[in-house]
Amino acid sequence: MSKDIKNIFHKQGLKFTPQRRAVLKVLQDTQAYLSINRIHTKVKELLPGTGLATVYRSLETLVELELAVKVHLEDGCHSYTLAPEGHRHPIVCTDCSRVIEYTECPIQDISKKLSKKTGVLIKTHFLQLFGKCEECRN
Amino acid sequence: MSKDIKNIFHKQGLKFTPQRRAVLKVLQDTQAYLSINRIHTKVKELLPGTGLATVYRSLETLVELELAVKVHLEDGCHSYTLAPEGHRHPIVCTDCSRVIEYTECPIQDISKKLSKKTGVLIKTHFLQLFGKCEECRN
DNA sequence: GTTGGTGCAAACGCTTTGCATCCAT
DNA sequence: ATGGATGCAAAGCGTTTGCACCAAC
Repeated sequence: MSKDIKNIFHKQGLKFTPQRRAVLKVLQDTQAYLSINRIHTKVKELLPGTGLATVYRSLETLVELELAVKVHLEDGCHSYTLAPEGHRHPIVCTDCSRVIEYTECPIQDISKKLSKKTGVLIKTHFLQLFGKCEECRN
Repeated sequence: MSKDIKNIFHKQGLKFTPQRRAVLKVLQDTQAYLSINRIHTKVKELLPGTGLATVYRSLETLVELELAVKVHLEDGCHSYTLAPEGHRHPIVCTDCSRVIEYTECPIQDISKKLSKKTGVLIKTHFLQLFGKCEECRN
């Protein structure tokens, strides 16, 4: 499993460094979108001394390798999370930032209809849902 | 019509200045999402000497008055467009940045079902569609 | 006349880059 | 051993802010 990921790096001529490993582990251990600074803080717990620039560069690499995705949250901050498998949409809890991935895509069903109606050939879409998760609802 | 908009400003104790008028006119005259810089360029054509900071401040005001909306395009740039009437979703042409507003919301139909399935009480959502419009398709 | 708005420049915060050093391969 | 990766500090860029002046009301 970790071997597989190692290979993904090596196939691209990239090194599987402790820093990149730490960034990936932080994303894997969290069910939420994390800002760069929160990622940096958590990475430093695993690997003290890691620089902020390295976190930026590691995240960029992870996105290129399609191991992570970058998104814009409502407030405009850039955040990252593990790349979902297949086509999914995130449901973000507005209180705790937890993310629940939603796999049934309602857009695919309607995109042909939409193309006919609007004249635009729909190619991609960006859908995020926001709400309160069970724990935060009380 | 321009009177109505003037009143929206005055009700909030805000002035309807030439600069704000110009920013609004630029948005009204364009069927696309515009970056701050493009807005600034176009505003200066109407009103030379207008500062960039004023464009920022005007756009912020227009968003507060719900006359404009701010969005993130795919590349992460902040862009603005006239506020749509009611609940709509934009379909952005990836070639020419033209925007077609789509009024039927497919999310509302499924949000109750979604809440039951995921345990998250869906409150808002963000949906943007991307594709090629008729003119850019050839 | 009063009060909010503008223009300019400086400040700010997030992100990227240059470079010497380091280390995974 | 060697080329990619890191850490640091400086630079870059979009955005915000402070302040004196100006203009809408």
